[in-house]
Amino acid sequence: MERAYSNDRTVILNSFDDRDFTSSSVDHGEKRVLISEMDFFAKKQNFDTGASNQVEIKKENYGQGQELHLHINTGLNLLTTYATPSDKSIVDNRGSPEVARRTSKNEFIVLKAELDRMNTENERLRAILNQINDKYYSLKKHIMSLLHPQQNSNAENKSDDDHKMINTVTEGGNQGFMIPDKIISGGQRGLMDDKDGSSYNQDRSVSSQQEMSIAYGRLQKNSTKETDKVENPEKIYGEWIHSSKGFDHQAAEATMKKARVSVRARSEATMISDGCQWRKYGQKMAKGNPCPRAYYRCTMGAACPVRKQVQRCAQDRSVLITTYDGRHNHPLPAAAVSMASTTSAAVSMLLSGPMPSADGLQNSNVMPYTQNLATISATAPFPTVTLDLTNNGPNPNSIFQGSQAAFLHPRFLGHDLRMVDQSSVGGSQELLSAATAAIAADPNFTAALAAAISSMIGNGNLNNGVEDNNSPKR
DNA sequence: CGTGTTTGACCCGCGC
DNA sequence: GCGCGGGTCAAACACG
Repeated sequence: MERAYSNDRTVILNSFDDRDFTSSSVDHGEKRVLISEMDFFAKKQNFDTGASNQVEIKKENYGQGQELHLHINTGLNLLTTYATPSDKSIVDNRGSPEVARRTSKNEFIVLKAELDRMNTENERLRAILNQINDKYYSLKKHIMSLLHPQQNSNAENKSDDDHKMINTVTEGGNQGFMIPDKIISGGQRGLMDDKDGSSYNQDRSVSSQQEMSIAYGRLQKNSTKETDKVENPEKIYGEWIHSSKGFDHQAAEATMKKARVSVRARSEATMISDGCQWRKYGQKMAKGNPCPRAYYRCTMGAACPVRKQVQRCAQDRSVLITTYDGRHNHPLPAAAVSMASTTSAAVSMLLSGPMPSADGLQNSNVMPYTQNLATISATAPFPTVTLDLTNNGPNPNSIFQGSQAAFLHPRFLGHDLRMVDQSSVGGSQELLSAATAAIAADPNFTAALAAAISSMIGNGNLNNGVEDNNSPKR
């Protein structure tokens, strides 16, 4: 029920009601008009003949150079100020039931136009997703051709499975992070564990080529896991790892195990909540930054080795940098799980998109949506996935930025993303958009995302509850 | 009294 | 070997 006040008269419009006519109440003594429904489209009514009877609804089509113009003759003198009781206006035609009916139809037209607009936007997002998917596919093939030319044919077959990755991205398990197995290595299978106890500290010299191989290893391993259906995926992974040329297996496995996730997000709070419980165990002044660095450890599980560092950016103190390290050895709280589950698509984009460069792994134009969102650095002591969610990324004019307004549509912000997540193909586009929107809109969400990525990168025992052997040295 | 924070001391790796 | 910087420990402290 929508109530519109106009000077000394009250008009009550009953929206979304398609009945022909119900009732009208007119109190002439108080000059109060109560009309349940109005039909602005009654053909017999001939209201004021001014040009203001026409309402133009102009619909932008998100940069595609298309506009939808809807010319709706409301029969209303909408542009005329209703100042005196003697003025002609719609309420003066209170004797007509056609007025109320036209109101409903008018709103129906508007809603239909909105629906059309949403459908168009949906198509646009679908096209973008397909484009991303194709580019991912091409990128993976390119990597395979560079690193594994002798198995191109097999790899190509396997990559077909990965090509379906985005469309099946939401078909993960229902426990822990719902991360696409085909993208994220390890999972509950423990593939990333260095069984011989080797640690990253034994060899930190990981070249970009090795990083590239690592990235390829993730892709290849996951493809292998999915397609071969073997009982011992670790063996498959090992076979592939050891078949690579010039590959530092020890360093690669250790690197994957020790990778970190860093999140840059604007927040005035001392720490962004991510669903986990943290206990502060130290604080230090880091070199080159006047702001102290706080150290936290996860207290949700007994002897959980996960640490995180929180520090404000020296250049922009409104930016909070949170770095996650380690893997949880316990089930994650529902809050973190539910949030992280919605980030599957975004995570897949982040971790499947980067290409190596001279000074690290930087997103290329292959993944335009993540250009200013994620950076993977191999120059740091630990390879670190950095999510820059401050809108100050390296490419402020990226498509992601341009689409951000669209993604921040209320229907996404208020969406139950878990419901979207449970639909596989049909919900992928919306999931993608919704996850992106949530990431862009909510710093807390980003922390959950970071936790998810952190767990995925370093976690070989994500869901099996087995305590890892990567406990602190002391 | 239990839990979390603070803070100086200590450990360790790395570069010179 | 020494100094530096990052990371962690643990006793003291604060708080509900």
